[in-house]
Order: sequence, then structure tokens, then C-alpha cells
Amino acid sequence: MGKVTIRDVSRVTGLSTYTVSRALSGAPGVSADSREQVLAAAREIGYIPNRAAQGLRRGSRDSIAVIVASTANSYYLDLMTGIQQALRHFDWTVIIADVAVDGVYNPRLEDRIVQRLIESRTAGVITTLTLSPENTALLANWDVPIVFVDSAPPESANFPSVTTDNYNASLMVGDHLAEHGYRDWLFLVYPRRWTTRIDRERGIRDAASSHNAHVEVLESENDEDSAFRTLEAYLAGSERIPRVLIAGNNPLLLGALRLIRDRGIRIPADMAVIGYDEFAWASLLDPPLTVLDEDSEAIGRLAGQTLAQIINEQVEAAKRGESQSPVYRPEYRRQVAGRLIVRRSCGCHVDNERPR
Amino acid sequence: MGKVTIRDVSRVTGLSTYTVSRALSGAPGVSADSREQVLAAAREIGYIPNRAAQGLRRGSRDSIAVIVASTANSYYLDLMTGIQQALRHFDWTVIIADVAVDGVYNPRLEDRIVQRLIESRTAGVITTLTLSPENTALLANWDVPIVFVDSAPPESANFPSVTTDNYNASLMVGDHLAEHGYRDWLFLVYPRRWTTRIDRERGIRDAASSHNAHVEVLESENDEDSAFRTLEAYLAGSERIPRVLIAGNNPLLLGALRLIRDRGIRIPADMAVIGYDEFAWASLLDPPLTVLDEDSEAIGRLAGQTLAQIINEQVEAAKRGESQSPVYRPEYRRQVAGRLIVRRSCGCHVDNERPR
DNA sequence: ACTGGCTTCATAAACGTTTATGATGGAGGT
DNA sequence: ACCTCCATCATAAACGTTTATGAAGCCAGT
Repeated sequence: MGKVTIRDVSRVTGLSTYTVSRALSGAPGVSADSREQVLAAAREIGYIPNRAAQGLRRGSRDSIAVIVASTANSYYLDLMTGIQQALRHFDWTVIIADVAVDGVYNPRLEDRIVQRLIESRTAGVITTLTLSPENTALLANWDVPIVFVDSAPPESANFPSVTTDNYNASLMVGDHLAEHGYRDWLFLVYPRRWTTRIDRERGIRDAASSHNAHVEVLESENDEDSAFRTLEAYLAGSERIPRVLIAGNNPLLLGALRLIRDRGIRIPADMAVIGYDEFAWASLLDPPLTVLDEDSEAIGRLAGQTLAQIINEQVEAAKRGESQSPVYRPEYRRQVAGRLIVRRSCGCHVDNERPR
Repeated sequence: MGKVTIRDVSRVTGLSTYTVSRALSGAPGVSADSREQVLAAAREIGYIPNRAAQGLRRGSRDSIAVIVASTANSYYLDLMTGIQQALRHFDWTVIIADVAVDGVYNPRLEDRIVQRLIESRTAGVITTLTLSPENTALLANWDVPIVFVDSAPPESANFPSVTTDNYNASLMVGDHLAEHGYRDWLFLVYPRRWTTRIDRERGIRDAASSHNAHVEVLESENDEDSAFRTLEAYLAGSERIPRVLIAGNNPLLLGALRLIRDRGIRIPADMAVIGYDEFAWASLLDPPLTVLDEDSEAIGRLAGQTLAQIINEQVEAAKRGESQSPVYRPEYRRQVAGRLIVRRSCGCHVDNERPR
């Protein structure tokens, strides 16, 4: 077995490779008789087409890449299921490309991976981070459509993007905190490379100033340990602890909670805590965590849908002999609303029913 | 740009495609002069090789697949980082293939995916579940090496496998519970398709019988909601609650904890709880969870290493014109020890230091 | 001056498909 | 009897690489 080619099928049936090919692909021009013969023979000798040869001959691109940094954030799992859902009925292979080594973003790896994606003539890319200008240009040159999720596309072209409405989400967070009367906030946040940072921060700042609250922004690397250490250093240099801690995402929240537990700080009595991104265990923590839910599954679904649409339009255009470049419509830029899941870590006394 | 082939480089430099090819790949037989010329021209016109054509011509296989069901379990993330670590310095693309749709395992999807893997001439497979006999046979026929992780390989060939030593792990769990004097255990567990179930159950049963404890095995589908409902139904049909709940893995634990909270059952006073698989939030739950840690990162690393070794030996053999079939040595079957992380949900009063 | 060997390169065939082009034969019309 | 048309198929070229084969040029050794 193995290494069975279309020519073997041709030999066995006595039909030409042309007929075999058409029969296997279900194309017209083959008599029902021959077709049956071919299918039987193919099954018999265990023929399985060689995708590289197919792709080469018919210039087709058959996989889609999701570029991701630091998969440790469980938010990516939901995003993935959304993407898979949207793409399920198409025949693409979706591959996930991690540009982080041991959890930290690596620009050289980004270069290598983009190179690799082009080498394998990837049909389209969904990226969760703002790629380098060189790499976006490279992908554009090779007519590879890009959809940005929860990350800002470069200004240049009007790339499609689907993100949480982070600005309004942050306003919701800020408003809720203000309702509790808290006026002293600490926003623990990841670097600007993850561009959601920008709108989130802006929202928090605007909410603070409109409620006469003070907000301190504390930047940490995008992982648990950095968050722990950054917050530790901050608290060591400050005489009092802030009334509220807003954690920019899950890994940071995790690091912060570790420190809070070590320090014996009580939530929400000493310090209220609120996080971005819902996660499975949030309601089981002590106290249950108030959290801004991103609906990353919906984001993934939307991203998958728009990418599929763009690619399909692209191949249609190519069939008509028109330009290969993807066309990006303005309506491909979408924002999905977040929602605040109120539990107890903010100071509320909700007894949340189990949803669903 | 785009669509630049090796022939364009050839045309620009005035050298033959032979020379260009050798120059680009760094092979000997090209003068330093020509080589430089080629590299310059290639960079100039933005040439990027077509992987499909390369793969076709030199029968090479350049990607490795990790087959997975229900990625919702965060254990897969650690596994992945382990695999990536082991494979980082090789030039394979590792793709992850999910055979679950909306979180539930789908046999037809398994078939489609295996088919697809063969079509793209995947170099090797790491699978986290026992594939169907047909699919294992298919992969074997096409000389695709398979490494099983945390899942039982079929008896037939001596497939490589790396798993937790689940039997001894379960003994540890059982012994610890017995030390607390608990004699009435409930083991909430997923179906046998995930074959770790078998050793885990055997260990728990043996531990129980050697300590004169009673153990009830309660099977649930492998997701949170099923666990919730299964446990709910069980408790409804029973007059008293068991002294101990052992959760077979994380999703089941999550479902169980939800129900426990809804019922107002106190841990560990009313019922002790112990889970399989460490996870980030385990120490922050109320109470902190005692858990059997699998070290899935090490498992991934080992799996990646052995797969790499097998493939490399395979291509060596092929170069010498020998058989293409992968050779599986007995020492490729490995078990890695689990360890018990004792916190409070079992009834201990440990004050765990933050590790690392 | 001739041979042999080495280096550097070009030519063309191959990898496994798809498909443009055209051949064949039979049915149907006049 | 001839022509046309259509369905069915075969032949061969293409996709973008790598590589087997061998040619050309040069140098050294005789």
C-alpha cells in the first residue's frame, strides 16, 4: 500500500488518467459505467489523492491559518471553536500558528511563520495580533487576505477586523465601579502590542474622569508571573493599596490573584477586583469574579465568516480573470458588544443563578 | 508581486533553474559568484518557494498533526507547548486536528480528518485518543508513524505511547483518601473511548479494595454539562451523599463543582473532592483543590521527541533504499509519573506555598 | 598534444495531478 | 450514402520544483 497514484488506477481500469481524474472529482464527461469502474478500482487499491500535486496543478490554496501569541490564554479556545464553526462547511484545513516561544512573543518567529505560510500558499489568515508592517505587506503582496481579530489592523489598507467594542466595554466596567463609589482604581494591563490595550485603557480613563475617579495604569508583560511581580513591586512602592484592581486579561488576573492571596488582601472588602474575559472557573472562585465577558466565540465565528467570504469572492474574481487581490469592504470591520457579568468580587451581593 | 517562480529568478540572473535551485538550497556545485547573484535576485524580485512543488518533487512530508478531541480541556494547551518545544528545532509545521464538533467527539469527522492527513502526506501523527482500527490501519498503510499520548494504542503493533502512569496515580489518590479515613467514594468518570479511564478506574478500585473502601463508578459524557446532570441524577436517586468525590478530569470536575455549589454541599466537611489534572485556577478555588498533576507538558515533550526520532530514522532508512515503514522500538512506550498536589479540598489543612 | 579529472553549469525528465485539445465512434438527419 | 453533432475518451502539456545526465571549460599530469 501507499504510493498509489492516479496512474495506478488508470492502469487497473484500462482508462486514461483523464477519465479517472474526472470520475473521481465527479466532473461530467464520463459515462456512468466508467465512473463506477473507477470508483471501485480506486477503493480497491486504496488510492488517496496527493494534495500537493492537486494544489500545484490547480493553483488552489487549501488551508487557513490562525496566528496567535501565547495560547496559554484560554480565550483562544473559544475563539477557535467560533472559527471552526464558521469554517466547518468549507473544505479548508485550519492550522493554528503560534508566534510565541514558551509563552512570550517572538518577532523572529513571526517572520519565519509568515514566510512559511506563504510557502505553503495559505488561502487566508486570521491574526489575533497586529503583525509587523513587513509581514502584512508581504502577505498583501501575495494576495493573502487577512482578518484581524481583537487587534488593530494597520491604518494603510482598510483591512477587515472584528473586535470587542473595547471602549464601551471599559466604560461599562468603569461605570459599574463608580456606582460602588470607588474612586481609586488600578488598571493592570499588558503591553500595547496587543492593541486591544488601547481602547480598553481609553475607556477606563474616560470613565474615570467622568466619575471623578483616579486611575493608575500599571503595565506588565502578558503573562502570569510578570503580573505577579509587577503588582508586587507596585504595592511595595506604595503606602496604601488601591480600592479597585482591574485586570486587563486572564493571565494578568491570575498573577494578581496569586499575589492578593499571598498578601492576605480580602476581596472585595480591602480591594475590589474585576477582570476582562470570562472563563470557566470564574464563578467558582472565592469570591466569584465579576468579569467583562468578550464572547470570543462570536468573534471567532464572525472572523471565520468574513474570511471565508473574502476568499470566495477572490476565487470568483480569479475565475473571471480579474485581479487576484482580495477586496476589503468597509462593512467587514465589525465590533461585537461585551457584557458585564456581575458576581461578587466587585462588591455586589448577587447570587448568580447558573446560566443555561 | 506574487506568483514569482524559480524560472523568474533563472531569467533575471541568466542562470539555469538548476543553478538557482542549488544556490537557494545551499547545496554544492555552484560557484560563490553565481550563488550571490541568485540570492540577490531572489530577494530583489521577492521569490518565495512553492512548498507544494517542493514536496511533490522530493516526496517530502513536512507537517505533523496532533489529533485531539474537545480542546476545551486546558490540559491540551500544556500538551501542545510540550510538543512544540520538542519539535521547535525541526522544520515541521505542527497542525492541530480537532475531531470534535462543538465539543463532542465525532467519528465521521475522525474519518475525514485522517483522510485529509493522508492527502496532505503528513509526516507523522500524535493522537490523544485511540483512533478507530480502520484509521490506524490506514495511517499504517501509508507509513505514517503514530504516537499515542494518554490513550491506549491498539494491541496489534507495538505503537509508541506516552502516558501518565495512571494506575499508580490512582493508587496515590486512593491511598491519600484512605489516610483521611474516607471509605465511601464516588468516581465520576468519562467514557472508555478515552482509554486513560481504564487504568485510572483500575487503580481506584484496587486502592479501594486494599483499604476496605467502597467505590461507586459513575460514567458521564466528557463535558461539563453532562457531568452536572449525571451527578445531579445520581444524587437524586441516592439517600445520602458519598464522602468523597473523585473527578476523572477537569471538565467533569467543573460540572461537579457547579452542582456542589448549587446544592450548598460543603467541601470538604460534607464531601471531600479530588480531581485529575492540575490547572491554573486550582489553588484559587474555595477551598483550594487537591489534584493529581499529570505533567502534560513533559508528556508532550516526550511524544514530540519520539515522533521526531521515528520520522528521522524513517527518512534515513528511505535514503538507504530500505523499507518505508516506521520502526517502533519497545522503548518508545513510556509512562511518566503523576504527582499528587495536596491542598485543602481533600480535608488536609495545608498552607501551600506558591511554587516556583 | 593528449588524457583524465575537476568544477560549474545547462538540459530535460520527473513528481502526481488537472485540463486543453483533439480523436473516435455512433446516433440522427437529410 | 453522406454530413453533423454529441458523448466519451486518450494524449500530452502544464503546474513549480529537484535532480540525473552529461557538456563545456580549465588545469595538471604524462
